[in-house]
Amino acid sequence: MSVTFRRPTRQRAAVEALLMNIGDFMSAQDLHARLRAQGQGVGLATVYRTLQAMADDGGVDMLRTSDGEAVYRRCSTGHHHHLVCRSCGRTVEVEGPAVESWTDKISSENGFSDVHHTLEIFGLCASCTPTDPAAPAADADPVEAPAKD
Amino acid sequence: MSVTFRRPTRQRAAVEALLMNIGDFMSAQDLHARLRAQGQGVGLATVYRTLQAMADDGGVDMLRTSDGEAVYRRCSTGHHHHLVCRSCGRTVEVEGPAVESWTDKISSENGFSDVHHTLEIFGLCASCTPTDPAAPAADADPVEAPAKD
DNA sequence: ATCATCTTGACAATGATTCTCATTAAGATC
DNA sequence: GATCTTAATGAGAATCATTGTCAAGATGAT
Ligand SMILES: [Zn+2]
Ligand SMILES: [Zn+2]
Ligand SMILES: [Zn+2]
Ligand SMILES: [Zn+2]
Repeated sequence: MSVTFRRPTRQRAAVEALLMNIGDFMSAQDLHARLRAQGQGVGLATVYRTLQAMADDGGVDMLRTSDGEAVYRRCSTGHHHHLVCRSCGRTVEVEGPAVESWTDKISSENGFSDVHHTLEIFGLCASCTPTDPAAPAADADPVEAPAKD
Repeated sequence: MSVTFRRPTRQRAAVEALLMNIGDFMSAQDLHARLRAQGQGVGLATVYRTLQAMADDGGVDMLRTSDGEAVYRRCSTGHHHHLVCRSCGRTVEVEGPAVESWTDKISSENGFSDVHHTLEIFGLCASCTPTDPAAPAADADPVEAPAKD
Protein backbone atom coordinates (compact mmCIF):
# COMPACT_ATOMS: atom_id res chain seq x y z
CA MET A 1 0.00 0.00 0.00
CA SER A 2 3.02 2.24 -0.20
CA VAL A 3 6.27 0.77 -1.52
CA THR A 4 7.00 3.72 -3.75
CA PHE A 5 8.89 2.90 -6.90
CA ARG A 6 12.66 3.33 -6.64
CA ARG A 7 14.98 3.74 -9.55
CA PRO A 8 17.71 1.12 -9.62
CA THR A 9 21.06 2.82 -9.11
CA ARG A 10 24.60 1.74 -8.55
CA GLN A 11 24.64 3.04 -4.98
CA ARG A 12 21.37 1.38 -4.07
CA ALA A 13 22.70 -1.90 -5.40
CA ALA A 14 25.95 -1.50 -3.47
CA VAL A 15 24.15 -0.90 -0.21
CA GLU A 16 21.83 -3.84 -0.73
CA ALA A 17 24.69 -6.11 -1.68
CA LEU A 18 26.79 -5.27 1.35
CA LEU A 19 23.79 -5.56 3.61
CA MET A 20 23.11 -8.99 2.17
CA ASN A 21 26.66 -10.21 2.72
CA ILE A 22 27.13 -8.93 6.21
CA GLY A 23 24.04 -10.44 7.72
CA ASP A 24 24.43 -8.65 11.03
CA PHE A 25 23.19 -5.33 12.22
CA MET A 26 25.19 -2.39 11.01
CA SER A 27 24.82 1.35 11.43
CA ALA A 28 24.57 3.67 8.47
CA GLN A 29 27.98 5.04 9.38
CA ASP A 30 29.44 1.53 9.39
CA LEU A 31 27.94 0.73 6.06
CA HIS A 32 29.23 3.95 4.62
CA ALA A 33 32.76 3.31 5.87
CA ARG A 34 32.83 -0.25 4.56
CA LEU A 35 31.55 0.79 1.19
CA ARG A 36 34.16 3.44 0.72
CA ALA A 37 36.90 1.13 2.04
CA GLN A 38 35.64 -1.34 -0.52
CA GLY A 39 36.10 1.20 -3.26
CA GLN A 40 32.34 1.48 -3.67
CA GLY A 41 32.09 5.13 -2.74
CA VAL A 42 28.57 6.12 -1.82
CA GLY A 43 27.60 9.40 -0.25
CA LEU A 44 26.72 9.29 3.41
CA ALA A 45 23.38 10.99 2.88
CA THR A 46 22.57 8.43 0.24
CA VAL A 47 23.38 5.58 2.58
CA TYR A 48 20.98 7.02 5.11
CA ARG A 49 18.27 7.58 2.54
CA THR A 50 18.67 4.14 1.03
CA LEU A 51 18.63 2.38 4.34
CA GLN A 52 15.51 4.21 5.46
CA ALA A 53 13.80 3.50 2.18
CA MET A 54 14.64 -0.17 2.42
CA ALA A 55 13.39 -0.29 5.97
CA ASP A 56 10.14 1.33 4.90
CA ASP A 57 9.67 -1.01 1.99
CA GLY A 58 10.40 -3.95 4.24
CA GLY A 59 13.28 -6.28 3.53
CA VAL A 60 15.43 -4.57 6.10
CA ASP A 61 15.02 -4.43 9.85
CA MET A 62 15.97 -1.39 11.84
CA LEU A 63 16.41 -1.28 15.55
CA ARG A 64 18.19 0.99 17.99
CA THR A 65 21.20 0.09 20.05
CA SER A 66 21.14 0.94 23.73
CA ASP A 67 22.70 4.28 22.98
CA GLY A 68 20.09 5.17 20.42
CA GLU A 69 22.00 4.55 17.23
CA ALA A 70 19.97 3.04 14.40
CA VAL A 71 21.28 -0.23 13.00
CA TYR A 72 20.03 -2.12 9.98
CA ARG A 73 20.04 -5.70 8.85
CA ARG A 74 18.60 -7.63 5.93
CA CYS A 75 15.72 -9.67 7.20
CA SER A 76 13.98 -12.71 5.91
CA THR A 77 10.35 -11.72 5.77
CA GLY A 78 7.36 -11.07 7.88
CA HIS A 79 7.12 -9.77 11.40
CA HIS A 80 9.65 -11.09 13.86
CA HIS A 81 11.99 -10.04 16.63
CA HIS A 82 15.62 -10.48 17.54
CA LEU A 83 17.87 -12.13 20.03
CA VAL A 84 21.10 -10.15 19.97
CA CYS A 85 24.38 -11.12 21.60
CA ARG A 86 25.72 -8.08 23.35
CA SER A 87 29.20 -9.48 23.16
CA CYS A 88 29.76 -10.71 19.62
CA GLY A 89 26.75 -9.20 17.95
CA ARG A 90 25.36 -12.48 16.72
CA THR A 91 21.68 -12.18 15.89
CA VAL A 92 18.89 -14.71 15.82
CA GLU A 93 15.52 -13.94 14.36
CA VAL A 94 12.68 -15.24 16.47
CA GLU A 95 8.94 -15.36 16.11
CA GLY A 96 6.39 -15.65 18.84
CA PRO A 97 2.70 -16.01 18.22
CA ALA A 98 2.27 -15.81 21.97
CA VAL A 99 3.80 -12.38 22.13
CA GLU A 100 1.91 -11.14 19.14
CA SER A 101 -1.42 -12.17 20.57
CA TRP A 102 -0.44 -10.80 23.94
CA THR A 103 0.28 -7.35 22.53
CA ASP A 104 -3.00 -7.45 20.64
CA LYS A 105 -4.91 -8.41 23.72
CA ILE A 106 -3.24 -5.80 25.90
CA SER A 107 -3.82 -3.16 23.27
CA SER A 108 -7.51 -3.78 22.85
CA GLU A 109 -8.04 -4.22 26.58
CA ASN A 110 -6.72 -0.72 27.01
CA GLY A 111 -8.61 0.72 24.10
CA PHE A 112 -5.59 1.25 21.91
CA SER A 113 -5.84 0.84 18.18
CA ASP A 114 -3.55 0.91 15.19
CA VAL A 115 -0.67 -0.40 17.25
CA HIS A 116 2.76 -1.76 16.48
CA HIS A 117 5.50 -2.81 18.84
CA THR A 118 9.20 -3.18 19.29
CA LEU A 119 10.74 -6.09 21.14
CA GLU A 120 14.37 -7.06 21.28
CA ILE A 121 16.16 -9.44 23.57
CA PHE A 122 19.79 -8.78 24.45
CA GLY A 123 22.09 -11.25 26.14
CA LEU A 124 25.12 -13.46 25.73
CA CYS A 125 25.02 -16.16 23.07
CA ALA A 126 26.26 -19.68 23.73
CA SER A 127 29.77 -18.97 22.46
CA CYS A 128 30.06 -15.87 24.53
CA THR A 129 28.66 -17.32 27.73
CA PRO A 130 31.40 -18.02 30.24
CA THR A 131 30.92 -21.74 30.94
CA ASP A 132 34.04 -22.47 32.97
CA PRO A 133 35.16 -20.08 35.72
CA ALA A 134 38.01 -18.79 33.55
CA ALA A 135 36.43 -17.41 30.42
CA PRO A 136 34.53 -14.25 31.17
CA ALA A 137 32.99 -12.72 28.11
CA ALA A 138 31.62 -9.20 28.19
CA ASP A 139 33.01 -7.17 31.04
CA ALA A 140 35.20 -9.05 33.46
CA ASP A 141 37.15 -7.67 36.37
CA PRO A 142 37.81 -10.61 38.70
CA VAL A 143 41.09 -9.91 40.46
CA GLU A 144 41.16 -6.25 41.28
CA ALA A 145 40.77 -3.51 43.84
CA PRO A 146 38.91 -5.07 46.79
CA ALA A 147 37.98 -1.64 48.13
CA LYS A 148 34.75 0.13 47.24
CA ASP A 149 35.15 2.84 44.59
CA MET B 1 23.30 -4.76 44.64
CA SER B 2 24.53 -1.51 43.16
CA VAL B 3 22.60 1.66 43.95
CA THR B 4 25.62 3.82 44.66
CA PHE B 5 25.09 6.43 47.31
CA ARG B 6 24.02 9.83 46.01
CA ARG B 7 24.26 13.03 47.91
CA PRO B 8 20.92 14.78 48.25
CA THR B 9 21.06 18.09 46.42
CA ARG B 10 18.63 20.80 45.47
CA GLN B 11 18.86 19.91 41.77
CA ARG B 12 18.36 16.22 42.30
CA ALA B 13 15.29 16.97 44.37
CA ALA B 14 13.96 19.30 41.71
CA VAL B 15 14.34 16.72 38.98
CA GLU B 16 12.71 14.02 41.06
CA ALA B 17 9.85 16.27 42.03
CA LEU B 18 9.06 17.34 38.50
CA LEU B 19 9.34 13.79 37.27
CA MET B 20 6.90 12.73 39.96
CA ASN B 21 4.36 15.38 39.04
CA ILE B 22 4.43 14.95 35.32
CA GLY B 23 3.86 11.23 35.18
CA ASP B 24 4.50 10.95 31.46
CA PHE B 25 7.64 10.33 29.52
CA MET B 26 9.82 13.38 29.11
CA SER B 27 13.18 13.94 27.50
CA ALA B 28 16.10 15.37 29.41
CA GLN B 29 15.82 18.50 27.31
CA ASP B 30 12.15 18.83 28.19
CA LEU B 31 12.82 18.39 31.85
CA HIS B 32 15.58 20.96 31.70
CA ALA B 33 13.37 23.50 29.95
CA ARG B 34 10.50 23.03 32.38
CA LEU B 35 12.74 23.33 35.37
CA ARG B 36 14.25 26.57 34.23
CA ALA B 37 10.82 27.93 33.23
CA GLN B 38 9.73 26.98 36.72
CA GLY B 39 12.52 29.06 38.19
CA GLN B 40 14.29 25.92 39.35
CA GLY B 41 17.40 26.40 37.29
CA VAL B 42 19.37 23.18 36.92
CA GLY B 43 22.26 22.68 34.56
CA LEU B 44 21.56 20.60 31.49
CA ALA B 45 24.46 18.27 32.18
CA THR B 46 23.13 17.75 35.67
CA VAL B 47 19.70 16.87 34.35
CA TYR B 48 21.26 14.23 32.14
CA ARG B 49 23.42 12.85 34.92
CA THR B 50 20.57 12.78 37.39
CA LEU B 51 18.18 11.09 35.01
CA GLN B 52 20.70 8.42 34.12
CA ALA B 53 21.52 7.84 37.73
CA MET B 54 17.87 7.48 38.61
CA ALA B 55 17.36 5.09 35.74
CA ASP B 56 20.29 3.00 36.92
CA ASP B 57 19.08 2.93 40.47
CA GLY B 58 15.61 1.99 39.26
CA GLY B 59 12.64 4.16 40.08
CA VAL B 60 12.73 5.67 36.63
CA ASP B 61 12.05 4.08 33.29
CA MET B 62 13.91 5.09 30.20
CA LEU B 63 12.93 4.23 26.69
CA ARG B 64 13.69 5.63 23.27
CA THR B 65 11.24 7.36 21.01
CA SER B 66 11.10 6.26 17.40
CA ASP B 67 13.71 8.83 16.51
CA GLY B 68 16.11 7.64 19.16
CA GLU B 69 15.63 10.27 21.80
CA ALA B 70 15.75 9.04 25.37
CA VAL B 71 12.69 9.78 27.47
CA TYR B 72 12.22 9.16 31.17
CA ARG B 73 9.29 8.59 33.45
CA ARG B 74 8.82 7.76 37.12
CA CYS B 75 7.76 4.16 37.33
CA SER B 76 5.87 2.24 39.90
CA THR B 77 8.05 -0.76 40.60
CA GLY B 78 9.19 -3.99 39.16
CA HIS B 79 9.59 -5.04 35.60
CA HIS B 80 6.92 -3.95 33.16
CA HIS B 81 6.36 -2.50 29.73
CA HIS B 82 4.43 0.37 28.19
CA LEU B 83 1.55 1.09 25.95
CA VAL B 84 2.19 4.55 24.57
CA CYS B 85 -0.25 6.71 22.61
CA ARG B 86 1.59 8.12 19.66
CA SER B 87 -0.89 10.96 19.48
CA CYS B 88 -1.33 12.34 22.97
CA GLY B 89 1.53 10.60 24.70
CA ARG B 90 -0.64 8.88 27.27
CA THR B 91 1.15 5.94 28.81
CA VAL B 92 -0.12 2.77 30.41
CA GLU B 93 2.13 0.42 32.31
CA VAL B 94 1.45 -3.20 31.52
CA GLU B 95 2.75 -6.48 32.79
CA GLY B 96 2.75 -9.77 30.99
CA PRO B 97 3.90 -13.00 32.59
CA ALA B 98 3.32 -14.62 29.22
CA VAL B 99 5.81 -12.39 27.51
CA GLU B 100 8.33 -12.73 30.28
CA SER B 101 8.26 -16.49 30.14
CA TRP B 102 8.33 -16.41 26.37
CA THR B 103 11.52 -14.36 26.28
CA ASP B 104 13.05 -16.68 28.87
CA LYS B 105 12.13 -19.70 26.85
CA ILE B 106 13.36 -18.26 23.58
CA SER B 107 16.58 -17.17 25.22
CA SER B 108 17.44 -20.52 26.71
CA GLU B 109 16.36 -22.38 23.62
CA ASN B 110 18.93 -20.42 21.71
CA GLY B 111 21.61 -20.75 24.32
CA PHE B 112 21.51 -17.13 25.39
CA SER B 113 22.16 -16.21 28.98
CA ASP B 114 22.13 -13.10 31.10
CA VAL B 115 19.41 -11.56 28.99
CA HIS B 116 17.15 -8.56 29.29
CA HIS B 117 14.66 -7.18 26.84
CA THR B 118 12.90 -4.09 25.66
CA LEU B 119 9.27 -4.09 24.60
CA GLU B 120 7.06 -1.15 23.93
CA ILE B 121 3.71 -0.93 22.22
CA PHE B 122 2.79 2.21 20.31
CA GLY B 123 -0.66 3.06 19.09
CA LEU B 124 -3.64 5.35 19.50
CA CYS B 125 -5.37 5.44 22.85
CA ALA B 126 -9.14 5.38 23.15
CA SER B 127 -9.47 9.17 23.25
CA CYS B 128 -7.26 9.56 20.24
CA THR B 129 -8.86 6.83 18.16
CA PRO B 130 -11.09 8.34 15.48
CA THR B 131 -14.44 6.65 16.14
CA ASP B 132 -16.70 8.75 13.94
CA PRO B 133 -15.64 9.72 10.40
CA ALA B 134 -14.97 13.31 11.46
CA ALA B 135 -12.37 13.17 14.18
CA PRO B 136 -8.98 12.24 12.77
CA ALA B 137 -6.36 12.01 15.47
CA ALA B 138 -2.69 11.85 14.57
CA ASP B 139 -1.94 13.31 11.19
CA ALA B 140 -4.94 14.61 9.34
CA ASP B 141 -4.97 16.51 6.07
CA PRO B 142 -8.39 15.96 4.49
CA VAL B 143 -9.12 19.04 2.43
CA GLU B 144 -5.93 20.08 0.77
CA ALA B 145 -3.77 20.22 -2.32
CA PRO B 146 -4.97 17.41 -4.60
CA ALA B 147 -1.71 17.44 -6.55
CA LYS B 148 1.28 15.29 -5.64
CA ASP B 149 4.36 17.18 -4.55
C1' DA C 1 18.53 13.03 -28.56
C1' DT C 2 15.44 15.44 -25.27
C1' DC C 3 12.64 16.33 -21.30
C1' DA C 4 10.83 15.84 -16.75
C1' DT C 5 12.15 13.76 -12.56
C1' DC C 6 14.27 11.12 -9.29
C1' DT C 7 18.92 10.51 -7.14
C1' DT C 8 23.14 11.71 -5.63
C1' DG C 9 26.79 13.92 -2.92
C1' DA C 10 29.59 17.40 -0.73
C1' DC C 11 28.97 20.10 2.96
C1' DA C 12 26.38 22.91 6.15
C1' DA C 13 23.12 22.70 9.87
C1' DT C 14 20.71 20.37 13.70
C1' DG C 15 20.26 18.54 17.94
C1' DA C 16 20.89 15.34 21.55
C1' DT C 17 24.31 13.68 24.62
C1' DT C 18 28.94 13.82 26.57
C1' DC C 19 33.26 16.10 28.23
C1' DT C 20 36.03 19.46 30.69
C1' DC C 21 37.27 21.44 34.57
C1' DA C 22 37.04 25.18 37.68
C1' DT C 23 33.67 26.22 41.39
C1' DT C 24 30.29 24.84 44.91
C1' DA C 25 28.46 22.30 48.60
C1' DA C 26 27.58 17.66 51.39
C1' DG C 27 29.33 15.00 55.21
C1' DA C 28 32.64 13.87 58.24
C1' DT C 29 36.27 15.58 61.69
C1' DC C 30 38.12 18.24 65.05
C1' DG D 1 32.02 26.65 63.72
C1' DA D 2 36.25 25.88 61.06
C1' DT D 3 38.31 22.68 58.03
C1' DC D 4 39.08 19.00 54.85
C1' DT D 5 37.76 15.52 51.37
C1' DT D 6 35.38 14.63 47.63
C1' DA D 7 31.03 14.17 45.02
C1' DA D 8 28.05 17.30 42.48
C1' DT D 9 27.28 21.14 39.59
C1' DG D 10 27.24 24.12 35.44
C1' DA D 11 28.71 26.89 31.47
C1' DG D 12 30.34 26.02 27.41
C1' DA D 13 33.03 23.31 24.18
C1' DA D 14 33.23 19.02 21.82
C1' DT D 15 31.09 14.76 19.79
C1' DC D 16 28.55 12.57 16.62
C1' DA D 17 24.57 10.63 14.38
C1' DT D 18 21.12 12.23 11.40
C1' DT D 19 18.97 15.65 8.39
C1' DG D 20 18.74 19.58 5.17
C1' DT D 21 20.37 22.08 0.92
C1' DC D 22 20.68 22.34 -3.72
C1' DA D 23 23.34 22.10 -7.83
C1' DA D 24 24.94 18.33 -10.82
C1' DG D 25 24.20 13.60 -12.58
C1' DA D 26 21.49 9.57 -13.89
C1' DT D 27 17.14 7.22 -15.43
C1' DG D 28 12.96 6.19 -18.09
C1' DA D 29 9.91 7.79 -21.26
C1' DT D 30 8.98 10.32 -25.53
ZN1 LIG E 1 28.13 -13.86 21.23
ZN1 LIG F 1 6.03 -8.85 17.40
ZN1 LIG G 1 -3.94 9.45 23.00
ZN1 LIG H 1 9.38 -7.83 30.08
